[in-house]
Amino acid sequence: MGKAFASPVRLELLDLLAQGSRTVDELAEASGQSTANTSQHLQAMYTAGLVTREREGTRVRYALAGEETLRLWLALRDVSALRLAEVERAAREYLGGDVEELGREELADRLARGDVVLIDVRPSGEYEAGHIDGARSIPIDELPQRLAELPADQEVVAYCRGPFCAYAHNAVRQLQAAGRPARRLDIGWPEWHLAQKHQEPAKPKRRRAA
Amino acid sequence: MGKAFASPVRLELLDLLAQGSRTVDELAEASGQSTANTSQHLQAMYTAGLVTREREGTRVRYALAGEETLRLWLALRDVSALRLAEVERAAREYLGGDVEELGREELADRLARGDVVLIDVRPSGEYEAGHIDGARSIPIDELPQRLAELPADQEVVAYCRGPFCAYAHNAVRQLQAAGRPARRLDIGWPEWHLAQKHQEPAKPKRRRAA
DNA sequence: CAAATTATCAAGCGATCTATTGAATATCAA
DNA sequence: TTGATATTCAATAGATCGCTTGATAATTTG
Repeated sequence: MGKAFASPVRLELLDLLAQGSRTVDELAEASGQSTANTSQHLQAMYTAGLVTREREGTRVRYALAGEETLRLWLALRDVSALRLAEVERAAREYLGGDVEELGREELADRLARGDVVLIDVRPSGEYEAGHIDGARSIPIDELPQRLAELPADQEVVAYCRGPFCAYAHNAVRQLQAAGRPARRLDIGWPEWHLAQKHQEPAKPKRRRAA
Repeated sequence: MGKAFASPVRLELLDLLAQGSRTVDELAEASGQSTANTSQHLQAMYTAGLVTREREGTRVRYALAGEETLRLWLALRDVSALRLAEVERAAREYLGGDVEELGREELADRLARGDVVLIDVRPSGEYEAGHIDGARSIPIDELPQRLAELPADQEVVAYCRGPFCAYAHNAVRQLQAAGRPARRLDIGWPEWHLAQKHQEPAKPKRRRAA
């Protein structure tokens, strides 16, 4: 399993899978690798127990193997950023200057009060695979054309794949350039998802009448 | 950092360091590797940010780089055991049959009530580097000769390096063979240490009068 | 059944990793 | 300074890894 974390390509695949399951083709496309190479790496991760796979007709869909695996990947990523100055530095440079942020709990409060507009600026496929309750999907590419959709009287909060993804940063900059108050959620969908799961574990599925 | 986890030798070194800091020589001895090889692996982990080092006269002492690093290593170990049947199987075979256990909370209660004898069966150096409050050190090698030290009217609890370390299993078997009630703590010193740290974070160092 | 699509397999070459060996360096003690 | 100890460095050979290429297998569609 340790070896599975030893290749940049595999880490990129893991990071993509953190947003939701994908087929080999989609992963190859998204990571810029050949199909064969992608398949090989996925198989390596499969035998390492990091991902699961399942046939869907002519394609094969891979997914992270459970919540612990996602947690492990995020932990590796965060400890790296914490202990390796060069990772921190690279992240800063890639993301550009800081942008106003808010945390998970504050967002939860604001959502409960309903006085915020939450937008998910990831590609729409990732939104469909799972998103924060109450968010609307506006992929970063479409944001310029869709500014008008956003009510002018509320603050806008944008989120994306995670703290090292540039989408939300870009979105906030665009929104602010357009004169709108906007902030960025300091975590992404996977982190939110994990946190919610653990916060309300006492919510058993209620069985509906048949 | 991912690559640092990709070598069995490095994982063994990490596991040793989880018990406390060590010099290159001690690690080479304990892992059965040459000094040069051990040094190289340690340097790899150093540049990966997993360990810190500090000179002590003619020797160099390495240690895990912070609590997050320990947590990450334990997480990798546990997820491996969880997702890879062969790891589980190997562990079972290595440890032999099950032995009666108790958990962290139960031990904490019993310690508070004072009706249990807790023994640390790791090598004495590891005990000195850090141990559970209230434990006495009886390295597994010395247990046969020192059975008489243990009061006969209390249950004995043994712990060691962790859930994949055989010392505590052996100790419990020896004790039970000698007709004494005994159980094994289901975690080791590193896990206990982390758990305690997080449980009572509201205990600031009180400054003593000079 | 044939064609098309998606994924896996197999072979090969260059790059990287691992452990060994022997030399070099740093620190301490005499 | 010299000698002893502990660690690191440098070079090397063998093993493993990573990506490419082209063929093969599994499934769906016509």
